[in-house]
Amino acid sequence: MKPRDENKIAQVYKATLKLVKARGLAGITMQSVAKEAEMATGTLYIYFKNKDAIIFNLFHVCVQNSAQVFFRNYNPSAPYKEALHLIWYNIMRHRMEHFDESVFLEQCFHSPFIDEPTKVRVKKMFDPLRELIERGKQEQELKDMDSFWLLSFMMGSINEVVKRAVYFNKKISDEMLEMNFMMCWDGMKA
Amino acid sequence: MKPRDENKIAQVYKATLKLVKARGLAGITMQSVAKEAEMATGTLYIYFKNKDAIIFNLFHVCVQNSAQVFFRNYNPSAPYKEALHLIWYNIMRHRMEHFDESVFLEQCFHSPFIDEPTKVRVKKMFDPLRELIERGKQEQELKDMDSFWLLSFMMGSINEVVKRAVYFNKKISDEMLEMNFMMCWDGMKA
DNA sequence: AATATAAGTGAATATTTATTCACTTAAACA
DNA sequence: TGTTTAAGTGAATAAATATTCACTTATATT
Repeated sequence: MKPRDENKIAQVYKATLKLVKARGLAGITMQSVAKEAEMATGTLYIYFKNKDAIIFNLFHVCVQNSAQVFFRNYNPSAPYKEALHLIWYNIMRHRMEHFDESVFLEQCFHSPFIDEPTKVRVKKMFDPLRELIERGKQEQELKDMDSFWLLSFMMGSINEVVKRAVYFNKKISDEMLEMNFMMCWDGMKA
Repeated sequence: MKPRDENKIAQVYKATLKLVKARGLAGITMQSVAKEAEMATGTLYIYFKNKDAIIFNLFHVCVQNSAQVFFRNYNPSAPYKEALHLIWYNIMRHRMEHFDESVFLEQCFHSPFIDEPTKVRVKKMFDPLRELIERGKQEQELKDMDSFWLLSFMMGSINEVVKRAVYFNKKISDEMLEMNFMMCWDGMKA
């Protein structure tokens, strides 16, 4: 018997991300995914139950990926600013290098494909960052306000900077990356 | 002859915004828009050429609205921090009060409905804010870095804060609003 | 009040898109 | 090398959705 070409799943994901980035969730069809992934439409149904399954599975892969990357090399006993800088940097780099995944996730959150309980479960995966912010408040490194706003502020500045950098094809130098962290830090610090 | 019920256009827009906020651009159908707007599907075609036209026209209405609100009461000769605060506040409030419009615009930017030249033209409408940031750098009120990043930072922090506030149904008090501006300002100031 | 004209309707039709399936191809194993 | 089995194909079919149109309704004009 012929074995499964497990690489096909990756091809489908890659194609889907590319298409969603270019035309949004509203713009993808099974035909276009199959074509982009260089296989027949029927083949999609060997590896995935249906269209929803492609999106649902890819969604979880992307969530998993980012949650993993965010906390890479994270040392909780490092000095506060350093610890926050590492996570900030991890998030920033991940968003830059996998911009298509960010776009896809954002679109999923406003789509009929991902249900409410799933969204809530996903938010929980990023709790460690929430805890780090709590610690910052306790150590009086950060402004004394609900962590909720501090976290939103931090994520917002990262997301938008990446989004605009990609759309306008702006190169961001290491120096400029540091300046961006400084804006974020100055905004959050006590 | 029977005159046009010009209110119908507003009903259609309202219905579309509501549906896109709830289920994303990928989730709307002419049937669902008609039902939500309480009219027959055929009626949609009296007021709009087709589905694309609904989205395209609504897109321009939303862009127009926000560009107008952003600079309401703006006095260019006011002290710098005050001027920036006003615009920051206008944007924040507009996003809060018309969150559905923000979601719709964001989705349009990643969809096959809005073409590239249109996107570029829209960005231009927000040039006055870009100019205010330039002024801030000249007056050495703001950090000395490409305005591009300062603007992205400012918009990002607003967008994400609003997004999360709405999703998590967080009430934001006037005091907390000021704290949020302070984060933004501390991040941007020299 | 009668007429004309365009709005409004929603079932019928056209179009697009998802999914299936009869068939072909390729690898594993005897 | 032949047989078996599942992958792979893409045209055919089903399902969902956009659009039209023959008809009804409302109102402005005479």
